[in-house]
Amino acid sequence: MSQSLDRALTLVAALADETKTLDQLAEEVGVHKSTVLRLLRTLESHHFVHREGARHYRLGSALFDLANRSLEQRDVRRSAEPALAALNERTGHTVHLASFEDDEAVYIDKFEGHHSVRMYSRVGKRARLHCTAVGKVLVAALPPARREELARSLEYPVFTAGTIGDAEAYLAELDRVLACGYALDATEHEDFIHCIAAPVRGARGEVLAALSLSVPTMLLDIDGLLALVPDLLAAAEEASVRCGWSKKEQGGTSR
Amino acid sequence: MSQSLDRALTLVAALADETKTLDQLAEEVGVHKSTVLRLLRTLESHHFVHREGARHYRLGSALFDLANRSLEQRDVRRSAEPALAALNERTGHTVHLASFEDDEAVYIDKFEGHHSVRMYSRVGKRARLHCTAVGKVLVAALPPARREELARSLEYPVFTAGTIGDAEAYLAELDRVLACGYALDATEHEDFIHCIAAPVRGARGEVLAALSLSVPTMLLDIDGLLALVPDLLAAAEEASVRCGWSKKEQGGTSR
DNA sequence: GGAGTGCGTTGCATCATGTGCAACGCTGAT
DNA sequence: ATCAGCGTTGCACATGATGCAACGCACTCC
Repeated sequence: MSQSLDRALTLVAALADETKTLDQLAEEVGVHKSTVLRLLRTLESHHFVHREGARHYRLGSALFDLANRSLEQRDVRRSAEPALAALNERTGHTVHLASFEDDEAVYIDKFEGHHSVRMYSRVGKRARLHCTAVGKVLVAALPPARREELARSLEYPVFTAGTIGDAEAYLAELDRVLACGYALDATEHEDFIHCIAAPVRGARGEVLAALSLSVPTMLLDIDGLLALVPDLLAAAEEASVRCGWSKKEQGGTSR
Repeated sequence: MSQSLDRALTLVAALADETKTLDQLAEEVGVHKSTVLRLLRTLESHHFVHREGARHYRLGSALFDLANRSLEQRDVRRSAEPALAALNERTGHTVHLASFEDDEAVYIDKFEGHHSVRMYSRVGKRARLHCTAVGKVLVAALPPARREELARSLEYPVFTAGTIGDAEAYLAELDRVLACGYALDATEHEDFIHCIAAPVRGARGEVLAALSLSVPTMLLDIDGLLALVPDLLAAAEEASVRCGWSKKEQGGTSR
């Protein structure tokens, strides 16, 4: 809608991967370099980009500042944090908190596992919906109509032998998730990692986020992972309580 | 330089603290609401802001994504991480890594202390130059002329009884920092926290960042804190080595 | 050491784009 | 049923963003 802003945001995105020069940016975005220069100057004045030496631009400190201020403002994150920390402490494995936004799952918090083999991820990263435990939990929580619509509109890239490849299988899996109260990703995204996830609920029982535990297969086989489900559910419940959820009633499947 | 972009970035900043409605934003930035709406739409299409319900906007996931991708791209941060983690593990106290950017110190990494009394800070937060240990280390590392010019242009708000209040005292303190190889913040910013910091150097001996240890006074008195200096320096050296620094020669004060 | 190359920077003329306005319509409250 | 609050749309205007071409600085290659 706004051309200059659109271009500026594209510039910022282009700088995310590595520092670039003015000419590189101009070519990449397809805009005259004098225009790029002016946009960069404005971005720079707001600390969105930072000039490094004479000819390289990188992202600036405003990004970290805004991102973290915004994360702090998220009630789910703040409320769930102690539960994540405790789960991480108790199990020693990587713990994630993810929320559903714009039809995508986004990691909003993370505690690193204590082992040297670590899963690659980061706060802000978007997670696939069809092959991650958090994705399944979040989509399963949608009203049936939305869930089905979304499932049919997804792409199903295959990453491992276990990856779910089509909407039918995915919808069946979601039913299983609802029935069990937790989701499993049995090396469906990466061969050497499997995860379990459970929903964090708010006052009205609605799902606010998904809490997950990610474990390298070389540390724990599938049975070992499933043995952690009670710990996971306890942590998710603790987080839910802190978000205003009250255990009682809440009849039926959900909603 | 670019009006619309400038306004858009101001909008984003306004959303950092709390979610707001269109009208609130329009008034706050002093722009017609239809204009704000268009800017927000563009921001939304890039996931910079996210619409919550019908009438509230919050910052979106692109911020987290960009911020973290950019942090990962910082070589100092990546290289120094193991040293920070080890120092945090060994001492149990809060460890920060800060870099100098646009005449400000910015926290680029943080490991929380293990105790329940914690210092308030976050990655992306900017630290005062005159009353924090990291600030002193980073300013002390500037070439003398720049250092003096900067010291004279600073404001010196007083936060505690120990806060340095003018440029002369600050410059003297910086000399002390250079001589000792580390900086001390003896409750100069907050009454109940004191910190020590040391420089992390790159291949040519230049200061890339400052590494600090922050401890509540109720846990450790000043002597206890100073007893940690060797640990701090060892960690800073380890981080420096990983950044390409080689210990030998490097005669004189610095440079 | 002088010409050449690469890249950031500037002033300017053009008109596309962003802007404010006023009217509309939805939602929720009285 | 009426009203108020707030987001949304279409439109006409001119402001501000754009591309161009020329400039200048730093660094390199012959």
